Amino acid sequence: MEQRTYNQFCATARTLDLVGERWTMLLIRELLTGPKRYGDLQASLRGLGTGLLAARLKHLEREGLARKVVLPPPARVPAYALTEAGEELGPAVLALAQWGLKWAMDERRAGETFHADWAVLGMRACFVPDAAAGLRAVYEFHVGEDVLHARVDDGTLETVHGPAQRPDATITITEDELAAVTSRRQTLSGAITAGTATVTGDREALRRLPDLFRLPPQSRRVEG
Amino acid sequence: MEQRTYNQFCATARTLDLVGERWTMLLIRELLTGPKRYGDLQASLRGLGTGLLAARLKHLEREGLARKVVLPPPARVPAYALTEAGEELGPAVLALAQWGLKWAMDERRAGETFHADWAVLGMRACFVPDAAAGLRAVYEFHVGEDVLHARVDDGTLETVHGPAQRPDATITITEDELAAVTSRRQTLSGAITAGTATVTGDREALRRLPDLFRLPPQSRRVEG
DNA sequence: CGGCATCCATTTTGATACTG
DNA sequence: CAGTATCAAAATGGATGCCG
Repeated sequence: MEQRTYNQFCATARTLDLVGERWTMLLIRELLTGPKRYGDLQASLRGLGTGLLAARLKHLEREGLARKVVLPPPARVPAYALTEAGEELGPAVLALAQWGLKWAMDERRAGETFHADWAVLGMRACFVPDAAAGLRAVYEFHVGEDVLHARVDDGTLETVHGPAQRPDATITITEDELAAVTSRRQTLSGAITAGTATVTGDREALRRLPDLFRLPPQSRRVEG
Repeated sequence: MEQRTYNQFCATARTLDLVGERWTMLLIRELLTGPKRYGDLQASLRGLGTGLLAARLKHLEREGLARKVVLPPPARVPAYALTEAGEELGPAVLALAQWGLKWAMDERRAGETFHADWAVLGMRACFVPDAAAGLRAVYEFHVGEDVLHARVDDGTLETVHGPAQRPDATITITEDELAAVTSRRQTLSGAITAGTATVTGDREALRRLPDLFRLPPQSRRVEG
């Protein structure tokens, strides 16, 4: 079974030959927030059967976009991580996310799954470097079962799954409320004042948090 | 027959629900260099059957990403163009192209088709705004049968299919030679001095041309 | 738990013939 | 030209089952 290709000498088409198949980009999205175990990938991607997941992972390995790793002690369990080439697909995934935030994120629909990791990618997509000038802070987010953190350092942002070593501030919010923020039904500041999100830690870091991320104005796709 | 969806409340997944199917991104790539006729799309995308092309176009129309237009006189023929939402997928396509230029554009392979339009998209992908500071020039490219032009205006670049009204400079190059530049076997300057590309027009505009575009260093995808 | 193999019902696709 | 209609060949999804 040889691999399907567009057979075009074109950078876009060559890239899509590698990552354009169904689920592949979403697998990369998962790995962009840190290494993940086989089972966790399966759990995150409802509808992707175990057979196809294994095939996709093997494909990504063969093409040098991902690799199998062993998580550092004390975990020592196997997982998948992106290679350098895979990491560099980040901008492409973020560009898709940015477009989606503006043109496709209306109300959460019935049956749609949601994971905190995805919101974290969304944060990367609407991060405003200028608003983070001179700021150095680590935020830890608790969303349902999930913990993740964002490290801001003077115009740069790094968001990773898992807890931080020494967070400056901690934000706790429910999945539903975070989804509401993503679809603009709520703002982060609004959730905090409404009490549906609770924050602790460095006041200065928390004060600047809402400015760090700017969701694009929502637009409707119509005849243009 | 309802549309397949990832069923995820995630900007990336929502976007892929709309444009993640096979051929869709390539259709958008085609339209990013200007409106195209049904037959031209079919000719550019070898392997895409007429049935699927019609279905994809209808899908893009229904979702507000493309629309049917009538080309201005004296043409007056039907064609497809992007809507505002469709145009804004440009950054995502360019991000894919940028990645491909670095990680996937080795030698042109046997059987791969090639169109000047694609190289033009590649130009957008490696345009260096700083190198165009204070420059205002229109370049017209002749590649085989195709004609297209690039309008540079102080840090901005617009590349479109078709001839320019009043080009400052004209570059003529064969498809093969342009492909060689894309895969780094040749440089634009090299092709000019070698005589495989010929240029005419404003000397200053031509002098600055090679600096306007910087191909990223080619990398090999391996275990990282 | 991780991961591959198998079986089978549905969709998608690719290629071509056909029509206004 | 611009599309429809049709049919065969993949690809997908879902359910298990198995093995280290």
